[in-house]
Amino acid sequence: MKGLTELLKGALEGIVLQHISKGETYGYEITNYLVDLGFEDIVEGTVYTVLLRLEKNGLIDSEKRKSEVGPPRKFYKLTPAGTDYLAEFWTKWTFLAEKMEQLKEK
Amino acid sequence: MKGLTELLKGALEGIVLQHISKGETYGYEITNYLVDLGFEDIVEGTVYTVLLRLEKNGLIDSEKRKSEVGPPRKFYKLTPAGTDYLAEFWTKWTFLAEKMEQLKEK
DNA sequence: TACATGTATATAGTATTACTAGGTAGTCAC
DNA sequence: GTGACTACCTAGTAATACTATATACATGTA
Repeated sequence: MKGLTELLKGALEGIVLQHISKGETYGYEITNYLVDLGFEDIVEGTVYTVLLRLEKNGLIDSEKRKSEVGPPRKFYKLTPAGTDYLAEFWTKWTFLAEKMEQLKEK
Repeated sequence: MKGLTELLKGALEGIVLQHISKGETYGYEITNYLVDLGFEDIVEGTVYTVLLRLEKNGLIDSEKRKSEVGPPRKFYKLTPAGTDYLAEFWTKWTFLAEKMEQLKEK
């Protein structure tokens, strides 16, 4: 789906953190994952800015590893702070989603 | 709930449009409504910027009416374009909310 | 060799949006 | 006439996702 840019603000970092929490992964894979999920507008540049910001904020750690099919990959995993942050994210998201559901039904 | 600023981007205009779609209303009332809903960080200035933007974009119309308890109120209602836009908004929101639910459960 | 394709990361600049922090003004109770 | 509540407005800021582009490794192929 297209035209989700504004709705993704704030949500995208939660999506990325959640995906990383399920297993170490890297930007290029995350981008493909998101596009496959249906977020058509998401391109590599968007994902890299999110990853660099999350790392700068101490929510994820990275480790560079060689690849046999291209340049080295930077694998990310959550830090303890990132795990806490992700839990808070879901609290906020759930709050918003429930309010939205109430509004939608009225 | 606090700290929802980023998640509200894109969602707030939908919330406001949905509320207006249920009956003509004005900024001050909308602000109180949102705070009562639990959006603690939302203040009048935020709502007015949303309303002025929506009107500028042709999604709502306004009509000034006298009040007996204060300054005149600007009552807003949806335009046909606003009604269409609101329907699109819910399509996008529902798409995102469903994806988020899938991610959350995994 | 040269070139295209796929893999992989990075970043400067832009647009959009919500929030901050004020200002103006009408009505009413004290 | 002062304060509280009602009601609207706006310039500036911060945060975020997107655009556009650059760099570079690996592989197949012309």
